[in-house]
Amino acid sequence: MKDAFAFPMHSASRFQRRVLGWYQRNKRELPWRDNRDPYRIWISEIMLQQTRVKIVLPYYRKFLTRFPDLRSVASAEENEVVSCWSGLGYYRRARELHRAARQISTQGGEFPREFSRILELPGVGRYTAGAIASIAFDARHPVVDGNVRRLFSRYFGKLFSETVCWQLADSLLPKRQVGDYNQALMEIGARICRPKKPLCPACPLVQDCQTRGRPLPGLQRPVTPQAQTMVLLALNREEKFWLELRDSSQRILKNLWCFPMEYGQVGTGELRRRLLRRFGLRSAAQAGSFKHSIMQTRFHSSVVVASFRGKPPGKGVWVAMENLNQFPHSSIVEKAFALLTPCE
DNA sequence: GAGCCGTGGCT
DNA sequence: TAGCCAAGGCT
Repeated sequence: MKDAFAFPMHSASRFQRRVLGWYQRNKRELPWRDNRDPYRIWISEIMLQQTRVKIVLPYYRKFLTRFPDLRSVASAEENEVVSCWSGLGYYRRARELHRAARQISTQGGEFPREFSRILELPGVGRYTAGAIASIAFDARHPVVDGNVRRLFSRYFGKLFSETVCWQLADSLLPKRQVGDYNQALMEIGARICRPKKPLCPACPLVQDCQTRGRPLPGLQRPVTPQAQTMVLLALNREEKFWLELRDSSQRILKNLWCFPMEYGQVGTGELRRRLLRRFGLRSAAQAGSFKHSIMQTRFHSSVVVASFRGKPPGKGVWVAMENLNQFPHSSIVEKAFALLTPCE
């Protein structure tokens, strides 16, 4: 069975030539492709985990302006790093990035060059280590991400296990230009061999592709969306609003600042009553509502506002809109704040 | 190994 | 419009 993935040399090199040729003609200009600074490539790879290039770009620029090098991240507080990440999602990435920066700085401050040492960094798995090693240091390591897995599956007309994908990627790896080749494979996957309606006529690999646009059963992952209700309470005191730090026992948005919040599979009225009880309030005004999805849950969120005097129970701070960026928060908070500010 | 963690552009 | 799904890693 193993032999099924040992390619004749000529077809492997043809595959590589086509991939690299396409890349040469079509590669996008991206800020992390300006040079081979491992720090810049590392940041890009962490941000790009489960996140599209288009979304990452503004965050990447902002992050590099605020934290231009490894040392600036290591010397910053975790909160500053996570604040800069607010809105990007998967906030653990930011915390682990900060931990990794400190880890590197205690080990001399030089970004590790060895694959195995890169792999030891928090938040860096096999994919990310391979990406950094190959792109920044031209080390001969493959990458397998969602794009590569989909491209391989279609190209060979078969759904491969994770393990086989890595073997495949390894056996197809060129001797040189490994970083370009890895990026090329992913970019072809993202832009040509995309999940739906692949652009086969534009694909450099279509000639030997086993499916050529024909659907491959089982390629899509099953999802079971679920709807829930959410209510956010905006306590108001002198142009400021009360934000709580969600503790680490929370399921979602842990260690982030948020309006007092209740959610579940119950009605808005019940959630609102719970919130009012918590703060000893008799009533609150409806400020508006919005939709927000976290993972496979669609939240129908409404915001209620009430003025408050004195100190609310629990741990929190009064925050003015213009200081929100000092507190790591989800985009839920942004959406809620937008409802509280009269538009002009 | 499966479940879990955010978000919003795209179709 | 609304669902789909992304340059994964950790537990």
